[in-house]
Amino acid sequence: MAARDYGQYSGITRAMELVGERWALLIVRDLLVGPRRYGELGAGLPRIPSNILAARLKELQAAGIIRRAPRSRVIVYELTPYGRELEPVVLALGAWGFKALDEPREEQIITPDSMTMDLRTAFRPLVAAGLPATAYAARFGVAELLIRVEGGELDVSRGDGEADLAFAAGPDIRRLISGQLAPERAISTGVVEVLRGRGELLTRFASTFHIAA
Amino acid sequence: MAARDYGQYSGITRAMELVGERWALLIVRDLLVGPRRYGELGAGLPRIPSNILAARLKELQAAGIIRRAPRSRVIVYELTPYGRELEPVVLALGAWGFKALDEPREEQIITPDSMTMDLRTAFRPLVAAGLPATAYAARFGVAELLIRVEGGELDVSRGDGEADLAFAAGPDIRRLISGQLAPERAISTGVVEVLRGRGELLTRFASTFHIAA
DNA sequence: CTGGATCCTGCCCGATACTG
DNA sequence: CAGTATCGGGCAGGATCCAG
Repeated sequence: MAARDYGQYSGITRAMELVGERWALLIVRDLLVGPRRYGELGAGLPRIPSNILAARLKELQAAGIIRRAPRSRVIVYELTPYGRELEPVVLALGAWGFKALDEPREEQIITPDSMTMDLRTAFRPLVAAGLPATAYAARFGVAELLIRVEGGELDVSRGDGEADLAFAAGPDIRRLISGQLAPERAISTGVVEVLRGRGELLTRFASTFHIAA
Repeated sequence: MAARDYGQYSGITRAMELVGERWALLIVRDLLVGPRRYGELGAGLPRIPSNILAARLKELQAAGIIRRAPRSRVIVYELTPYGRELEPVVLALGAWGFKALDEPREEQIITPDSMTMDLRTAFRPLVAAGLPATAYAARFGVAELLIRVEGGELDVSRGDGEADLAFAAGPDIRRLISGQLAPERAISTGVVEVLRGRGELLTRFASTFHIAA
């Protein structure tokens, strides 16, 4: 399990030894959404080699970050309490990296779990607390998410459902979240396509989910 | 400069592409303390191959995270504003990794910059704001630091100086910071050796710098 | 079919030597 | 002091194979 060490005795080097190798933090990110099976993890991490996934899972397990849990005849991987403490790290990295996003490359996809964590990154609880409960059904590429905001709490689940506003959007949704694109213009330019419900609720969405550029 | 990408369009994957490679975040960590020359960075990162350091510096520069700055005939590397925004990430990683520290391995060292960032990680501004201004001169291995706390602000600089308390400590200092070791016992067991000043100020130090286990 | 393990290939990392 | 050049080894990456 021991990744090559950095020859230094410090908190950050220790962290890098535990989760610093390629793919490790992305596995943690997906597990922050919920327990996942081996195949689900592989599907959520495009083109991760199967042996690398297996190796990372073993290392993360040996480090006490994740554990294997039998769930009714199938095995799922889930975070330990210590692994769950990585959430601030993942959110901070996500917020920082979000600002460096530009046009997506051809092969880049959006997965439900990655989008869920991006939404958690951009979520502003204090703003949300002052708004009425709202449910959004959003489709980003192939990822369909049901987003419920209520009383400063955020809940994101996969799939469709009853919502005050249903919309589909491409990667340019990031410009809405960063404030570079006004909600009305997002709709009029086709960046966001309203499928059902009240389109003006997109303004509420944009104030609830925001990362300053 | 493009690190191998992850085939995914999300904030976290973007961050991993920019600073996810080995050594990158440690370079950022040291530059968070202050601008550093090439040789200083190499000295602060034990056993980093010279070519890897050169490659990382170029990549970080291309990503807009650091810049080369000529300073009176010598070249130093410093963070750009965007690079400085990585501070929350580094602190979060440091706090998380700190809890996983155990006994140091033989070859592990403590550098002034790594210790400075560890102290920043453990610093509790709210607690410090309620305490009188205090200066500590601390020696951790070969790293000598002058730690000044005043009005909820922390300032760490290299070298010795006038201080209310001067002490030397080994890696077991982490047990003081995590609260597993009482200040009096730290002194009586020799984990912390008081060199000058009032030993009872170590209690104040322990309440100012704390990471819960 | 899911959950892996086992090859091979190639590239990046690591160590050292070398240069302006 | 600030890098570049070179080379060997070890992970990463992709495909294939095996077990329940």
